[in-house]
Amino acid sequence: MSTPAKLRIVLGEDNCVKLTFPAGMPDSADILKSEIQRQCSIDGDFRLQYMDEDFEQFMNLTSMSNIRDKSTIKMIQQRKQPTQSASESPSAPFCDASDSSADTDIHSSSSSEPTTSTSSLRNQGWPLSFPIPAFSYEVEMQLLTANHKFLAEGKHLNPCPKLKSNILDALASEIIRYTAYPSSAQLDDVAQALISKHPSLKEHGSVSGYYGWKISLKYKMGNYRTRLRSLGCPELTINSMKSKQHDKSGSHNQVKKPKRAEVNYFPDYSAGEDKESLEKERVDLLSEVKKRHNHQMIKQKMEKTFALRRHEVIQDKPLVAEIKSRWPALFCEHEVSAEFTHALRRSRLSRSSCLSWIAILKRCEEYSTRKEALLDAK
DNA sequence: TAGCGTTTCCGGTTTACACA
DNA sequence: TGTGTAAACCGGAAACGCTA
Repeated sequence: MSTPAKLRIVLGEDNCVKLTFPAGMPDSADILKSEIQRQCSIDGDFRLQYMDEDFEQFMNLTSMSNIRDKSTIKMIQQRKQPTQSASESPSAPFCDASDSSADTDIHSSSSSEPTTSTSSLRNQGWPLSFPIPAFSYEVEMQLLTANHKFLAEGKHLNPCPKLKSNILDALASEIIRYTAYPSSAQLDDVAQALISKHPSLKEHGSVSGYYGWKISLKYKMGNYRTRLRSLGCPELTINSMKSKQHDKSGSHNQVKKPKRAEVNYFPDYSAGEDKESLEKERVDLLSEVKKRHNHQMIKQKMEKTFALRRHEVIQDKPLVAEIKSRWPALFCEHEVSAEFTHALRRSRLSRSSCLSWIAILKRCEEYSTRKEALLDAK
């Protein structure tokens, strides 16, 4: 009788399960796949990757000899293919079914078509496995040759500046779909995915094999942000020094990326949302706010529409009265507390300090209301 | 909670290269 | 040879993380 086997299945970020196979490890990758599909109730097509012990990276699973009991398997859901298949695309002549650009991790947002809104071009969560895009025909051709050479002779490719520039450009365009400010770990992901897909690009003399790519990507994203800023990308323009010159308060170095609860915080719309859908939520909120004991629903909708409010406040600079009429829920006690707590936490104050400040604000509001009433009476 | 070292971001500058 | 473009680099300030 076979020994029972266990596998750790990574379904997405912060989402993994343990699967047990009482009759032992499945005989083939296909059987394993259908078993995962059955036990995890997965819809749609997906492929599997295993953690390779030599490279300490996830590799495509083609044979059961790659895994053993207690191995970690990652599930990559296949994205719907566009109308024009990768193989038909003139710019991607060497794409095959395993092309990661056609994949998305299960936790990534849906494959909704991009709209003309700038925010909706960048509405996806960071993928667990970064999809390296298909490069131009000539770049793919050079990489294909170099990869063959690398596999046959172990010879690394030393990309010429033009080739490197093309690669960085394509990667920057892909990164910007997820974030304009990739973290160090995210740049690691991209560089790692790059040398994983194109092993000939692995660097000599660096421990990870991609450190130089990571640094180049960092520079590239900085320059790319400058370029997008000059093209009028709202988030980047808001954060730039030029838009802050009006206050004439300081040197040109007094710039930073604003965080939540700070004046110029300018978040993107969340995945799958755009201005129209959030405006609809706002209208719903107007009726929800009239209902009694409805804090939970209001809180949920206010959180959902946060980005829309920030866009309105920063871009349109409305009067307080306008904000009050469009967002009455913002002025109810629970929401004031929530927003104010965010603001005070940015100042690194303790919870008790936050609560004290909220109490003071409430007193101020009461005083203000009484004063208005007195003035009305007069 | 303060202090200190590190990281990140910005605009500007330098450098290298392609092209007319 | 001049010009344009992109990569790489710089200095300064804010943010962040760690530690005592």
